[in-house]
Amino acid sequence: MVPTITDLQPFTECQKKIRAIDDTMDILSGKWKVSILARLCYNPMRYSALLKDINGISGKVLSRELKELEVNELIAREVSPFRPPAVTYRISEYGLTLGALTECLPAWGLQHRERISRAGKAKL
Amino acid sequence: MVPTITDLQPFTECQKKIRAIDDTMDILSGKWKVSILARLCYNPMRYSALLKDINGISGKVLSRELKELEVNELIAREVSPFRPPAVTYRISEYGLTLGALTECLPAWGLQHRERISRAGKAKL
DNA sequence: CTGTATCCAAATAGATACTG
DNA sequence: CAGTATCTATTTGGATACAG
Repeated sequence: MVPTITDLQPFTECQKKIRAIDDTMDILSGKWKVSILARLCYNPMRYSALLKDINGISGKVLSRELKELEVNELIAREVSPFRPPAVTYRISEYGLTLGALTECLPAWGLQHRERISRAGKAKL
Repeated sequence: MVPTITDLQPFTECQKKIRAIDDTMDILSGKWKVSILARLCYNPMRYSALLKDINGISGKVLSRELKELEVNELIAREVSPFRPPAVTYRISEYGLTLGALTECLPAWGLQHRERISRAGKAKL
């Protein structure tokens, strides 16, 4: 059911929800963050591997987004002390709490892609 | 458990997931889209109400994001034929299928805000 | 290998004025 | 009221070179 004007719910509840959504989106803001997280959910990756794997990202942007994810403790950065240096990024325990998101985002995307291809209406 | 290098899963599964995530993020890309959708989940709103309610958005950006959401059939636009014109935006049936997302985004944001305030580590 | 610094190009956003 | 057009300011991104 699509809500009507009369379905209006308490303002404060909506406001709290909006703020919480903004909090989440702030942390995930950046074109590639969710994509990086999803990859790291599968397995740890080196900087160079991410750079090669993520189509279209530049080194500058990759290192910035990785740093932001690390500051928020969603991923962990591990440096090997040998030469040449090897840096591995892996999802953190806390990053795994985003699991519900990294499940429902692709779930919706899949059904949307099917819907589009059935309808042939929009470009994807 | 944080995965280790040895937990590597089949490449194709990961790739499919990444693509599906990108599909979803493409449609939700734009600083305010999720916020707009969440509001409309509560009740339909007029253009001017959204403009006043969403802190920091400009008219140009609002109308563009609304148009993109409409093209993807996530919201519906309703024009009253009277003067002065009144345009109401409401969530569509299809937009409601994003419900899982508009639930888990704020859920994570809430617990994150609590975590931050406990730790006092990062700024929110 | 893993970044950072610099420079420049492109995309995005805000303000204002204006139209139907 | 609900936008659009235009201009300008700011942000963002890529490429290259270079450092540790």
